This record gives sequence, C-alpha cells and structure tokens, in this order.
Amino acid sequence: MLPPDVEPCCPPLSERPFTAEEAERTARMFRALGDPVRLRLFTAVASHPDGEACVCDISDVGVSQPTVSHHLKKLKEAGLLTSERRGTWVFYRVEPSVLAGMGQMLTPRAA
Amino acid sequence: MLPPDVEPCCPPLSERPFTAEEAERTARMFRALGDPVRLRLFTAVASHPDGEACVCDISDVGVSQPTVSHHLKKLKEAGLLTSERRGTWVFYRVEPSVLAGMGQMLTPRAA
DNA sequence: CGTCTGCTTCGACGTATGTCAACCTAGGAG
DNA sequence: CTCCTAGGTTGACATACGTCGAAGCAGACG
Repeated sequence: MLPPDVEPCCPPLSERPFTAEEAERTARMFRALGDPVRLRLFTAVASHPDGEACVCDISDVGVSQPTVSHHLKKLKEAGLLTSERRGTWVFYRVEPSVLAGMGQMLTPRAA
Repeated sequence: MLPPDVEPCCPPLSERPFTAEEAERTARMFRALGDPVRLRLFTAVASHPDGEACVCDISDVGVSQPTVSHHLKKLKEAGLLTSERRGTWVFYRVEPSVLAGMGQMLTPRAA
C-alpha cells in the first residue's frame, strides 16, 4: 500500500506558482505538522533512539490517549510516519524521505 | 553576503521533543502553509520576479477576492509575507529568513 | 477460558476555519 | 467634488477539526 519510491512531490516554493493539484498535495503534508500536539508527537518519535518509538513512550503530551492515537493516524495518513505492531506495543517511525522532500520545498532560490 | 542568520525559532524536528510552547509557535507557521489556496498564493509571490507581487497579479486562484485577502492576511500574521502599499496597489513580499528557519527544522539528522 | 494492558475506533460535542456577498477605505483620474 | 479601481473588513454560514468518554480489538499471561 505504501510505495517506497521517493519521488519529489513538488518543486521549491519559490520556483513557480503551484497548480491546484500540487497545492492540495503539499498542503496536506504541511497541515499535518500544523498542530501543536502532532508536532510534539512527531518530534518525540523523530528524536527517539533508532528513530522509532512506541506510543506509550510519547503519549505524554497533555491530551487523552484516544486523541494521541487520532493524531498519530493523521501523521501516518500524511506519509510522515509509519507504524508497526510488535507484540503488545505499536511502534511509530519517521519517513525520512517525505520530510526531506518538504525541506527541499523550503529551499530558498539563492541557496 | 548572505549570512545564514536565521530566526532561531526551534531546533530541527529530529533533535529533541518540542516543548508545548515550541510546538505552538512552530505549528502556527506550518499551518499557514497547510491550505491549498495559501500555498498557491505564497508560491505565486515567491516565484515572482524580485520576490514580490501585487495582489492583482496573484489573485487568480479560484476563490473570491475577499478570500484572497483573508489568506494573504494569514500568511502575513504567520510572518511568511510582508505587505507594502505603493499607490493604488499593495505588494506582498516573502520573508526569506522565516522560510529558511522552517527549512532548517526539516533538516534530517545526517545533513 | 478469563482478564489485564496497550492501542484504536466510534459517537458526540464545541470551536476553528474557509468561503462568500455586502460594505468600507485608500488612492488616482476626471 | 465625483467616480472608478484595488484591496481590506464585516457578518454569516457550512464544514472541518480537535477533543473526550465509551466501547472495541489484539496480544500476553494466568
């Protein structure tokens, strides 16, 4: 279900005006990081050793556990995280290529 | 000539878990780019010659003029754009340092 | 089997957000 | 002054979104 192929979603933001379709795709990813709770969850996963963490390790962000699960699902749908169940626990892991793609979009022209 | 004197908003997303305050600040910026219309407006300004554009040049994004104005205001509040009136027209310009700061946050650990 | 634990899904609720039509303001042209 | 154009503001509306409690589901363990 998840193509591991890394294709650049869109050109840098300053290269040319986005089409409606490009804007839709890109906005989904930025919107995923546009929530404080999701940002805390994401940084918690990303900064964890081995780049992965189980939900129990990161769910101390001030909201209920169902809400944590809801936000992790959103991050997964945006392609920023992947999840895998191992025994009792579910581990989340960052998808570095997607993150790198977003970084490339923010590259200024002169750099 | 261009010192990488970037706004030290927050460390890279993979450095450590964000605090609630950091997440709030950062989420505001990402959320600003989390709307398709805003993304089209922003890329239209950013890709314009001289890095600036008047509203009349970029307002063909499929929504009404008040909505365009509303989104430009949001981008301005997020610090991504600045505006200046010159005669009849209002020109919007990208704030490169803020954009670069966001790019640094998306920098993977190995880079 | 039954129960406990970790996590997800469901259903409901309040708030935030995108959108538009109508109106308002600023500045140039006559 | 009047009129026109470029944009911003207001108010209202529908939808999206974040949040929670309750219920459901999957493994581990006895």
